[in-house]
Amino acid sequence: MSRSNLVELAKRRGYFFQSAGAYGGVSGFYTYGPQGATLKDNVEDAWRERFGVQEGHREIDAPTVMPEAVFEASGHLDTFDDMLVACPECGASHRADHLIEDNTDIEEAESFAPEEIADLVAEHDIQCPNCGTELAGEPVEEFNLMFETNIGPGDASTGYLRPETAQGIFVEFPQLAEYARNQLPFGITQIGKAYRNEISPRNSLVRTREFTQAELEHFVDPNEDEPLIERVADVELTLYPAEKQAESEETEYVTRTVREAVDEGLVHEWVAYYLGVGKQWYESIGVDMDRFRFRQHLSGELAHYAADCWDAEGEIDGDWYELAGFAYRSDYDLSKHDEYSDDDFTVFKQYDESKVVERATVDPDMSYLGPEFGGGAADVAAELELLAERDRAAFEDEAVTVSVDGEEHEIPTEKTGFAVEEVKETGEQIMPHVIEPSIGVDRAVYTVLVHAYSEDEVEGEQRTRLALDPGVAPTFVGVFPLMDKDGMGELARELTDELRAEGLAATYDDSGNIGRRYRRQDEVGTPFCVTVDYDSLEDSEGQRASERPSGDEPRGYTVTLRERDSTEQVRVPVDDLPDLLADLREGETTFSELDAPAAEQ
RNA sequence: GCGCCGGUGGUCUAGUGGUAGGACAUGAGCUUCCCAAGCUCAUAGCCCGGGUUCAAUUCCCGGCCGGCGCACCA
Repeated sequence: MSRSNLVELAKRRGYFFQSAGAYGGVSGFYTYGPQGATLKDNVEDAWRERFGVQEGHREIDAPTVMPEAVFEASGHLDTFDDMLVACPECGASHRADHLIEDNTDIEEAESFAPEEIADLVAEHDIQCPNCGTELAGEPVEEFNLMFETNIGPGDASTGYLRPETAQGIFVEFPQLAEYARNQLPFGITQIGKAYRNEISPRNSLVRTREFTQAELEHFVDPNEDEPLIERVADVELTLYPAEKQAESEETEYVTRTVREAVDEGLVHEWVAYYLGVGKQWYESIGVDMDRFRFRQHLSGELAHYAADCWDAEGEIDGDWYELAGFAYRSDYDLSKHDEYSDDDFTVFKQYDESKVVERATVDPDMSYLGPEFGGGAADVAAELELLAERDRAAFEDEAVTVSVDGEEHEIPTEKTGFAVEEVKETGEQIMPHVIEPSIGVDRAVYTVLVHAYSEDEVEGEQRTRLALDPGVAPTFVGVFPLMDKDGMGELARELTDELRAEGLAATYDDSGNIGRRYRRQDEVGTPFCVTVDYDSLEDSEGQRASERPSGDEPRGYTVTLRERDSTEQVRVPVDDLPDLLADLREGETTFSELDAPAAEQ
């Protein structure tokens, strides 16, 4: 298929289009139209159902703006400041700090200011790696991928738009653990916007500057908790392991069930579990499984915190795009926030049986230390405590030596209150590990649209069709009168209201001939259409609008039900319609299973 | 951010130094009309700014936006 055809259809039919077109548009920002917004909602609801409800995880909704300190802890402030220098000759952009590191013995060049980097470029006669032009004198520009803002008036308090929803979960961990009654494992999900000031947004919905993430942070005890593999054990995964990517030009996949992938040690068990869940979910919303795979990150590609990471990828026009990342983040984020903040990011885990352990303790005689060391007494006491834990033997002599700020002090052992005691330990503080399935909602929506799009031929006529899954299609049923006359329009409008009252997304259309209306709905992806025709009219003959049954009373007439993908029709009693359609939407029945006789034209 | 190409109704597109034509779509009406039929009428457009010129949608410069390639993608 051609991507531009889909983009054109998306704009015309209200799926998505570039924002602020009246002012020339902004790169990397899109507005979902009425169809698209509903499709996106449906995809998100399906995600909630699968990753939240079915897994027993709970959802939160954190702010999109967070104070600077959060991103200092998470590491985003450092890693988001890229220093770029452009070659005046060939136009290539390079990471200036990397050039310094590659051409000098300076390490961690990232920690220098841009001006210093520019000076270093000049000092070391660094040239463009692409064409060899001297880069001395070229400006070094800092490019931060986070959107910065001020919190409150003035610029005293810097905030950033979150570059991932995950930090909103990590930073609230102490409160969330409390909610979970401090019991591991537990999972927290969040669906929300994230922002990255991308250098070059591309490919419509694929790389934007504002996008929606659906993330799950599953907190587990790394030593004890295991996934319930049997729930997804038989799900077949198309895997593209790192070694296969490295070893040959040919793309070679490994097909394994979740169970096999774990048993063979191919995929970390927790990651494998969510690959299984992820595959089921992508399939359920209509992603083509022949154009879907899981690719393992190469070792150089792995984020510093990740022990293992697999991306879900979808194929569009021959290219593979990242749809989701399934990462084992270990305790990286929690330990960072534990370190940077005042709160405790651990969970107390009680032992099955409490242990009695020997512990060396001190109880320093402060009436001695105080006069002896003045203001430094507290530091000396703290140092004694550390020493006792580290080295009991140090307390065997008459005096103990500790060093505070490089200065050595000698304290009589009898003044330290050193003792070895038996202490009962009932449990320990555990820093949970995190498994993170992180789904790009917009990319999922886009992939669903691309994979659903087709141009077929029906009876010699070209037909554009969006074969959206009934479970996510934004408009579920179109209701038409064969013609808007002789009362058919009235019946159809009443029927539309009734279907809506049943919670079905129904649209009414009487414009143009019937064939045109079918094609219109094919193009927007409406899976079913209902037509009120002369037979319907005949069935309800003699009943004036005021005399016709209303509410729960049977109406008694029949209509045709037409399926988008096959263009087949069946005749069904109108009173059965709401239940029938609901079953079709939930996938509890299929159109071909309907045994009503086919309507003849 | 760099390079190449491009920007005309909602969509696709023709064309021009003297402000524009088509197709599809849309709306109203006619046609007893089950898979984009026909007829009539209607709505609607030259990305923005500057320059050259009597006159710019058209030529020049810059910007914005898009496509592709490079770089970037914690």
